[in-house]
Amino acid sequence: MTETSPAAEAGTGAAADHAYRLVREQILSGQRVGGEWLREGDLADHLGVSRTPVREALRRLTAEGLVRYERNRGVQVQAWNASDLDEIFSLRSVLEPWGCRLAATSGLADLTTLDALAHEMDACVAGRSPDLDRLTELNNRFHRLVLEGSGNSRLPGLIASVVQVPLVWRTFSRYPPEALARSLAHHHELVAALTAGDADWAESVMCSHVRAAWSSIREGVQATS
Amino acid sequence: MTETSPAAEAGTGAAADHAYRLVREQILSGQRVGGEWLREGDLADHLGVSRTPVREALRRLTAEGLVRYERNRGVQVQAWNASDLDEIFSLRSVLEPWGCRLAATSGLADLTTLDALAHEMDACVAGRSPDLDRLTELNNRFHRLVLEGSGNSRLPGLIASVVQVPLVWRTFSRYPPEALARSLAHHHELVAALTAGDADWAESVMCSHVRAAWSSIREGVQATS
DNA sequence: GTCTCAGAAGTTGCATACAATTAACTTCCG
DNA sequence: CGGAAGTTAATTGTATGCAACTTCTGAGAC
Repeated sequence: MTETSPAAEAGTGAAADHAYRLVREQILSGQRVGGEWLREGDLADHLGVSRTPVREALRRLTAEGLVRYERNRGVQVQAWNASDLDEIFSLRSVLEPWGCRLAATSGLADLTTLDALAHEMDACVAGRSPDLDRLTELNNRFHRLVLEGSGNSRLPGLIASVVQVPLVWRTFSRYPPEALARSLAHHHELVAALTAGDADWAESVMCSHVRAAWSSIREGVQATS
Repeated sequence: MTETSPAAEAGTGAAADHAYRLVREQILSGQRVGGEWLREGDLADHLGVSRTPVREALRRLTAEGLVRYERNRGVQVQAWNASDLDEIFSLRSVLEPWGCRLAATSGLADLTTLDALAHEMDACVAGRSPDLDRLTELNNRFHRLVLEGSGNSRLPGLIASVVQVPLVWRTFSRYPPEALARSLAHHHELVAALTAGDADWAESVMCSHVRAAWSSIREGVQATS
């Protein structure tokens, strides 16, 4: 993210951007429960801006599927369930391995940064208090970077549009330790496969990676529901 | 289309919806050239509404990737080229066969309607003056219906979001007659494969279908550029 | 002739006011 | 007591006005 480096000029503009980021963060952090109504007036007051930029933010969130919009009634936070998770991981298990395959032979993958990210993620869980938020952030960057190496400029955004599900954000907290270790190992193996330019290997590792995550999360959801 | 708008739920008010549909149609029909700036004031005057709903429509088109937005500068019609087509068909050739495979065994596919659509498309090109616009419309519905049978509710929208490229709208006009006939035959074969519940067959036919279309369009684009 | 820098024009971003629609409540009738 | 219609409150949709930003133009200096 951090597209249009935001806080550059705090003085003007970016009211809509500000509103967008705040509401998005509230939804992804679970602060806003699924089904909750988001009133334009309340958000505007709380942000100290008018309804106009708030409406813009809500429309953007609607397009991204984080909220549900009903004409003349407003927007409410999208509610997710286990079948949504299945749909998403089902899609990922097709698209990500495919993108990874392309990245293996395109020569576009930023292997240096990928390797660095893999090591940073190791460090995140090395200490006694693992920084899971940072791990999530790094993991997202890792996956996006792989997909950007596919040479298909639409692929990263396409996957990002379905991965933005609240549960996924808190994903690593549900991982059992051995699953976490396996996931981190996958990242390193992925870098190795990409470095070797072995498309089959790369595709295979990513497929394992996604399906392992799917399994871990499914169990985590079942356990808490 | 003009039925109780399916976009009504995901859409906006009446004026905003009107503006959205108009500008979208203008872009997809090629009336608005790629790179052309779309001024809020002009569109508002032309539509007889204020800038507010126009802005909303433009934001929606931005989210769909049909226009490009620059802060404090406005929006301009997205410009497409051959590599965009390659990216799109590359994605389709992965996702659509996969969705088709799922539809073959899910039992959710509306085989009756699919068969009817396939025959309607035949009728479109049977006469001396083929109705290519109607053919395009029916073809879109056919593909969407197949994907809706996959059981993955996100898949149809995901593919729709990348297929919305102007060139694709005028696609059949570039088809040589034999390619057109082959495409229509694919539809019938697809229905047969889905009816048989043969996942491999269905996936394979859809793969052929997409790649044949890719080839036809690539040649058509090369010939005209 | 070219570069720089005011100044003006045009466009977008936001705030406010009003209209339209929806939901809730009260009241009246059976 | 139950139900229905009218009315009121709350919320969204649209219009308008103003401020901020960008771009273009043109005069002046080198």
